[in-house]
Amino acid sequence: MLARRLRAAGSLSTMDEVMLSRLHWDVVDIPAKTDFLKEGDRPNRCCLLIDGLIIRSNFTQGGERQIQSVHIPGDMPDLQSLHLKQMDHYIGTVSPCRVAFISHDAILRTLERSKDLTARFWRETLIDAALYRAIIVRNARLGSTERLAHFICEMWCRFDAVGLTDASGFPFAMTQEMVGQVLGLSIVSVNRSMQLLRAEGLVVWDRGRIDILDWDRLAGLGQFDPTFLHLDD
Amino acid sequence: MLARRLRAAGSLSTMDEVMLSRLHWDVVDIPAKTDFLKEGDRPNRCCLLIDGLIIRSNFTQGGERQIQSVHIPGDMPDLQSLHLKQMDHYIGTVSPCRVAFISHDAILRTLERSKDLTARFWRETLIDAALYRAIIVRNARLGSTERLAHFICEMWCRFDAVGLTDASGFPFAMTQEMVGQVLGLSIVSVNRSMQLLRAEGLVVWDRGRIDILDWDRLAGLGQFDPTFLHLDD
DNA sequence: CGACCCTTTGAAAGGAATCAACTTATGTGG
DNA sequence: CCACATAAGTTGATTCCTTTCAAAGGGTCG
Repeated sequence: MLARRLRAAGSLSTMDEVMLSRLHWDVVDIPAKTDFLKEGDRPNRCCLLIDGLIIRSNFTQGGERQIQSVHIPGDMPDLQSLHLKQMDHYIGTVSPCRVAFISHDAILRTLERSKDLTARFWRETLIDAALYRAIIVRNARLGSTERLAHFICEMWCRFDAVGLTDASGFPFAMTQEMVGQVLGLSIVSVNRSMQLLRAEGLVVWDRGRIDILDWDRLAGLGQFDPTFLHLDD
Repeated sequence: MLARRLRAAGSLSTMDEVMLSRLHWDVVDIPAKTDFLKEGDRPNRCCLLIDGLIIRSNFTQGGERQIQSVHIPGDMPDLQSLHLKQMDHYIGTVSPCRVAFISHDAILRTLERSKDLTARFWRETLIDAALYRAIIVRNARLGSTERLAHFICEMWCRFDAVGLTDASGFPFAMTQEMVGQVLGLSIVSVNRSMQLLRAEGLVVWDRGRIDILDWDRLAGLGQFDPTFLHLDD
């Protein structure tokens, strides 16, 4: 899973493949809606999401949650903890998740022996940052329906990049309330925007699954340009 | 300048200091309001800001600018280009800037010889990402005046961390319109929020200089917690 | 002095939030 | 298998904050 993801930036050397395959992973199942990393924590390991959805979020003093990123299988949502010791946010599951943990020490020992692997792990964190930048623009400058369209396009592309889409759709376990916490919108706005997209024949979102009916118009509406995903440079 | 910044995460070894001091920098002056890196560019060098203010921004299809980050002396605003080949945003000056360029090759050759320096450069990009995350929460969940207060607190802390503050304030060359492009607000809202902060006796912003009169109340209003800056882990 | 840029002000319009139901799924136990 | 409880989605009415529009001050610099 990890090797497949890292190969998105070009093939790995045989030695790097071997080193990755020898890493000791601790596979754990985590129930839905569980924050397993909290603000202030100082973890000594990272996780690789194998199955499920994970969100990164923070709270205002009033207790409102803002989701900063949504992670899909193949992502390492807390890779930044390798060099930023203290967590400044929460990491939690949306749906029941299978997660593989690996110690910081093991990663660091492996990276010491391959500058190419170091570059690829570093690059993964840089792509995370590119997604944040796109989110800042989307949430500040697009209207509610455009934001939702953009978000759905992003999710499609990322699911597609790891082979988790079928002909027209992908599984998507978030609620409308959570999507509101991603986009900085109320649940009512998300609902109405979704109805617009549905009425226009662009998207169907039903029972944990999104199907895209008209990619071109959806991407046009959301001003979606996949460059920021850096799926291939 | 760079060494000072990197030392924020602990002292450097003598060998690392020597390697840094031997890097060849190309020092250039860039006039105000100039985007010297554009979306789609594939730069082969990075820059270190020595003096002035630099912004990272993107545009909607309607031509509205959203500023994603503000960079102050000591920052390397385009360090991500080391491993993300294609620019997905613009980098430009606010005020006249002095910038030192260094080739990717030179950085990579240096980092190959020091895993500690690699970690510190990597960490710089991770802190950038932490700032983006804080911006996502701030711009989505805080009201206009709170956003402005939070932004001013962030700027103060970062200027202070590189020794560019005096007793109560720091130089700040942005216009209200630009701050609006940072916070996702209209210039009118920025102006009115600023008047509120001024009337409350929290901040004075006049002629390219910000002075903070009441840090505690300002930070309280902006729900500002400097943890996300990772100034010391 | 005048042009230009930036700040400030007032009034009106608009989009999203909020509030408060109601409806539809999902799930549990009797 | 149905009764009930709970979670998620839907709807309408109202309120509020921010934007937009338009114009007037204020500084700075050639």
